[in-house]
Amino acid sequence: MTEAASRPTLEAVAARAGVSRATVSRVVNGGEGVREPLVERVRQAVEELGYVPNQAARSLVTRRHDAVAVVIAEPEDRVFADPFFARQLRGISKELTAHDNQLVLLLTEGRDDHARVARYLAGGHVDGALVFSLHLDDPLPGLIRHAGVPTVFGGRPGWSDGAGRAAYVDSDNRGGARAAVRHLADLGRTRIAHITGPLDQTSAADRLDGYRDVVGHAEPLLVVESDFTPGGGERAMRALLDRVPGLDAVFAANDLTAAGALRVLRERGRRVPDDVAVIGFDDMLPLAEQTDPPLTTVRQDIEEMGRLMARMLLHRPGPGAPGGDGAEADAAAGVVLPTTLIRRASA
Amino acid sequence: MTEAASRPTLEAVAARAGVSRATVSRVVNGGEGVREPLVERVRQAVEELGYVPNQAARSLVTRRHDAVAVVIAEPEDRVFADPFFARQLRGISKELTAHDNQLVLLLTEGRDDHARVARYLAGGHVDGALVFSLHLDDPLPGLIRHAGVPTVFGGRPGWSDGAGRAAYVDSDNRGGARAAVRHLADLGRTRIAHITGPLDQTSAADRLDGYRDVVGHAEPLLVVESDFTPGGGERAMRALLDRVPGLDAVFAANDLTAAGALRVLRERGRRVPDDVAVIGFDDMLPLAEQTDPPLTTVRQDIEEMGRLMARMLLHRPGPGAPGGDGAEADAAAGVVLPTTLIRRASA
DNA sequence: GTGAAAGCGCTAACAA
DNA sequence: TTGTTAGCGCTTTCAC
Repeated sequence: MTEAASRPTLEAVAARAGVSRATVSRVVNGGEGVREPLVERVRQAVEELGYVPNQAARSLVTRRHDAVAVVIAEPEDRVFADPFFARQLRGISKELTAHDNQLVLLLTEGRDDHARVARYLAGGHVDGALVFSLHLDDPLPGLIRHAGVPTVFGGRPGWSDGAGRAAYVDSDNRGGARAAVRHLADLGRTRIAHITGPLDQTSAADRLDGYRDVVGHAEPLLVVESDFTPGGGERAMRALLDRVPGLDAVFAANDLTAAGALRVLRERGRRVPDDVAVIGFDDMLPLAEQTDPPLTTVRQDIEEMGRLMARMLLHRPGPGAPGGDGAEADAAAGVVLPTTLIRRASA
Repeated sequence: MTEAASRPTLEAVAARAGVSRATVSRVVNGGEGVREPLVERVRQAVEELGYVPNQAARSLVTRRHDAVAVVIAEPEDRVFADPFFARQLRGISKELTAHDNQLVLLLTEGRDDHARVARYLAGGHVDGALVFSLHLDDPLPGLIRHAGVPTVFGGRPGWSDGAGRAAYVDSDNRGGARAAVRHLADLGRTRIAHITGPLDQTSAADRLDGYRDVVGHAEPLLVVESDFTPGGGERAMRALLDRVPGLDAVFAANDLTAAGALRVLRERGRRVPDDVAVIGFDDMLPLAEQTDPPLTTVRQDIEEMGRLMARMLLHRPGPGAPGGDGAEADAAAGVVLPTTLIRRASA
C-alpha cells in the first residue's frame, strides 16, 4: 500500500543496477545492443523498484504517443440502440492492446463538439484516428482530414472530393443485400419489397443497390425509404401493404426496421413467413433472436471490422516510407468485409 | 493542407508576440496576472500560428494529465448485448469533456489483461479511473485500489475488505425491484415469482433483496436463479411453471430474462398479462418495446450514472485538501440513483 | 557495448 | 506585472 509518493525514475533504476540511464533506457525499449548480464541486472532493478516508464517524458522526445483516438460522431441515439459500436470498440481495443497502444475515446454530441475534436486531433496528442461518421453531410471527416492525422474510417465515407484516397473498412452491404434478396427469390417470392435506411448513409444506399442488383428498378412502389428505427419500419410496412397488398417478401435494411415490419404484418394478419417472408440486416442480438418469428438476417463481422481498422492504422507505411507521407498512404484505400446470411424462421 | 511538419511551440508564440515564454504560458492557462494588452497580443499570436499546447510537455512538469481511464472488465459478451455501457460512456464523456478531460478506454478480455491494466493505472498515465466490474470474485478492483489511483466504481462493489471507503455510483436496484413487485401485488397478484440474475453480482443480489422486501421468504419455490440471458430466462420460466403452475406474476431480474420468460409463457399458452403479469428491469431498448406484449420494466438513468461517476472523480477533494489524500476521499462513498417503473402492456 | 550530455516543450519558482 | 532560469523523465547522438 506504499502511497504513490513519487514513482521511480530511470535514474533510480540506473543507480540500483549500477549502470547509466542510457543503458536502462535501451533495456526497457527492447534491450538491443546491451550485453546479457547487464540486461539481467537492469531487468531485476526494474522489477524490484516497480518501475514504469513515464509516457509523457517519452512522448516529449519521441513524438510518438502509442495512442489512437476513436472518434464516434453520432448525434442521435442510434449509437446506443445498437451494440454495433461497442463491438467495434472491442475489436479495436484488442488490436491496439496487442500493439501496446492506448485508446482515447472521443464522442461527439453535435456540431459544437467538432471543433473540439479537430483541435485535439490537430494537437498531435495521438498517432492516428479511427473515425465513425455515418452521414454524408457530416463536416467532421473534412475537419479531420485537414488536421493531418493518419486516419481510417469505419464505413465507406460518402463524400466525393478526391476521397479515393481515404482509408476505410466497411462490410459488404451491397453483397449482403444481394444475398438476402436472392434468397427471397429462391424461396419463390416474386413481389419483394425493400424498406431502406436513411439514404444519406452509404450503408443504406449500398443495401438499396444490392436489392436492385437482383430485382432491378421495375417496381418503385416496392421501395420505401425509412430510418433504421422500429417505428420507421412500422410506418414503412403499413405504406407498403397499402400500396402493394399482394407483396410476399420484405427485405428490411436493418433488424430494427424488420422488427417494426414484423409487428405490422402480424397486426394485419399476415403470417410470416408463409404469407410474407422477412429478412433483416445486422444480426443484432438479442433482438434478431427474440422477434416472433426469429429473424433471418445478414450478419457482418463487426468485431473484425474494428480490428482491421486498427491494424490498418498501426501498420500503415511510416512517414518515411516510400510512396507516401503516412497520412495518405498506399494503395488499397478501402477494405470490404464479407457478410453472411443467417437463416432463422422469418424467411 | 500544411503537413504537420512541426507544430509551433510556446517559444514561437512568444517570439511572435514579443514576450517571454512564461507570459505566453500564463495566457494560455487562463491569463491570470497578465495585463490586457499583452493578453490580446498573445492570443493573436496563438491564433495566427495555430498553436496547440503539447500535452506531453505539460504533463511532464505538472504531473497532471487531464485524462481519466474507464476500465470495463467484462469478459463475457454481456457488455455488447446491452447498450448499458455505451450509455454510461456517453454520460462520462459529456462530463469529462465539460472539464477538458480525455477519456482513455481500457477494455479487459480476461485475467491476462488485469496485469496490463494495473500497470497502466499504476504508471500514472491518468488522473483517475472509473471502473466497471460486476463480479464479486473479480481481482481487478483489488489490483486497482493497490495502484493508488483515485477511483470511482460503477455499481456497488461487492467485496467486503474494508471497502466502506470505496466511492461508487449505483442505481437503486433494491428499491426498483420493490416497486416492481409492489406493482404486481397492487394488481392483485398473489403468486409472484422471481427469476434472479447471477447472484455473484450485487445488482442481482440487490434486486432479489427488493423482491423479498415485499413478498418475504415464504415461497422459495417461486425464486429461480438465472443468468441475465434470454436462454436462461426460458429455462427458469419452464422450471417455474413446472414447480408452480398456478403462478400469476413474474418479476425478471432484467429485460433479457423477461423476454425469454415471455416466450415460454406464450409457448405454454399463458396469456400475458391476463394469466401471468411480467415485469423486467433495465428498460433495455429496443427490446423492451418490441417484445410481445411490450414489457413493463424498471428504468434506471444510466447516462446520469456515468455523468455522476465522472463528476465524483473530478471534484473529489484534491491531494492537499483536508481530511484525505484524494484516493480515499471524503464522506459519501456511495451514491444511489433512483429508478422508475415504466408501465407498458405486460403488467 | 556503454556512458555523458544535450535537449524535447512546458511550468513554476524566483528575480527584476 | 513580466522575464529568467531550472528542471520534469526520457531518448538519442556522440564519444569512449
